[in-house]
Amino acid sequence: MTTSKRSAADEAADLLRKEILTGELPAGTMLPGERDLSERLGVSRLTLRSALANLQAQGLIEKVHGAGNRVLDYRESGGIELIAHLARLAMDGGDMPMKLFADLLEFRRLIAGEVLGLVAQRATPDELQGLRLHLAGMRSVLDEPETFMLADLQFARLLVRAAHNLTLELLYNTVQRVIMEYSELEAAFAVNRHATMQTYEGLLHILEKRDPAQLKQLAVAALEPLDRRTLDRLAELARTLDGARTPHDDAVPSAAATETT
Amino acid sequence: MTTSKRSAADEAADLLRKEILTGELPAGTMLPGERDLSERLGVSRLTLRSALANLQAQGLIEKVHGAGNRVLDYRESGGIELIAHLARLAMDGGDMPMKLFADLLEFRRLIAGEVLGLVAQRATPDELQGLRLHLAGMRSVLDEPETFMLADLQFARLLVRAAHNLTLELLYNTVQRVIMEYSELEAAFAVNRHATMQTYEGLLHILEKRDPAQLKQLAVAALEPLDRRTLDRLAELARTLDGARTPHDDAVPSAAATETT
DNA sequence: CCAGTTGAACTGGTAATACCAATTCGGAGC
DNA sequence: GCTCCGAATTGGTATTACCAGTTCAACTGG
Repeated sequence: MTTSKRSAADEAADLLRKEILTGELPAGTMLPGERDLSERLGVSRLTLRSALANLQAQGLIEKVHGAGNRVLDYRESGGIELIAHLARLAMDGGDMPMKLFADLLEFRRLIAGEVLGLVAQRATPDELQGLRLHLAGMRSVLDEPETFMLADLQFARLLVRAAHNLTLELLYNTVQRVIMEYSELEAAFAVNRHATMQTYEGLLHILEKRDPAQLKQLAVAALEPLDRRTLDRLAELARTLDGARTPHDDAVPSAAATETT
Repeated sequence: MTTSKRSAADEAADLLRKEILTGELPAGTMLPGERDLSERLGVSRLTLRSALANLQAQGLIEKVHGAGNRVLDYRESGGIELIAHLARLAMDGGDMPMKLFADLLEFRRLIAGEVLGLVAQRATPDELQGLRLHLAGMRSVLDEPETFMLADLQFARLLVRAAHNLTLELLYNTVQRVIMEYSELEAAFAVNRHATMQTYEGLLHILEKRDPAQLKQLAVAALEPLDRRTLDRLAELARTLDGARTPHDDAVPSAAATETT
């Protein structure tokens, strides 16, 4: 859609990444030479190299000129982008990685708390006003799921920007890409819109008091039920997918799981 | 050193990245075709493509098959890995990006607070014992800068791992790579070792009380002076580099800035 | 017999070329 | 004026050849 996914290089990278993350290629393993490996995977050496560069960028392998490609321990050197791939693998493998999602949501919650604390300290009146206006806009598109979701992301971005910390802003980009990379997850993360609106409006209300210390607690407390709901939805999605995979009875259409009403 | 830096592809990527981050290639710009561009940069199209893949992975450009490569707004789509490059560019440009470093340290401090909070909740007795032992080991190598630094990083890893959140663990990998990518920064971040030891021992002491709420405040408070010292050191390093660049008077040897005693 | 050196046979890195696939855009035809 | 089609341009892939480090075993000199 947005980007031209599913290139040969991407597929090769996915395949190798899978074998690394599942442990079929344990850390320390030396991969076959690029010439051999490219032949086995049925792609040109060039394409294979593109895939390997991808894995290297994610901290999964280490390229040593003259020696070969060594598999690394992703827990020690893997970048945060791997979260999406780990989730994907676990889902394809049959079991929903609830612990993984719980970690991710917890992470988001903690970061959100810190971000809100900074916003309370540093947001300019203009920025606060912008947040208010944006929330009003969101309320007006409550019955348009796609539009609302975009507005939701934009609200988060405005918040992060109001924290005046470039590191946090870039981190937000990274995490957002992780979530949006797979449409299934994206859908699962889009929970009840009315609840989202109420949560945000509550946050903004607290925010305007400009009490960072209290805010962090309240923010985390406010986001907690939202995360809980997301986890429930993911569990539900897991049952649906499981039903679709082993159709012992009439599985509900997968569309039902992505319904966000 | 560890990896085979300074490949043609990396240099091409650096050059383009620089032009993007400095605004010479504003967001929305369509890059010249790969054939043209590769010729201008004096590398083969293949190498150029490798560089472009790199930039794409960092969220700096968007590849559209049949159309071209579009420059994106790094503040909206750039990944957190860019921090290192931004810092590097600003330093090369002559002025030390103190705001950037301040952001990064603030970020680290906030994350550290959250991590410690989780550790206080979830660390097993074994993990706490491991932390104690590791600190003892660190104290025994206080007069070996390189060894101490490695042990320092390992201590941080043990902490993150004891938080039992894979997302945080992977994020730690990402951030660590950012810092280690440039040896100058690495040296600057290695501050006074005795102060580090004291801070860590204080943290562990607090940690064993297992009071998450109180811990976060104390942790941040404990790290704050450490960060302040790091900023001072960076400012010092900035003056040194500046002096070296425009030698209006006898600049102190750069070794003085990287001295970690 | 051992230590040291050298060089072939790996490895990854780069280049040049040709062709396929997707997009764009202008002109032919309606 | 609109639609549609095809040439031109773009990125994607494959093939081939060669360069540059690394390894390791055979060879040489002691």
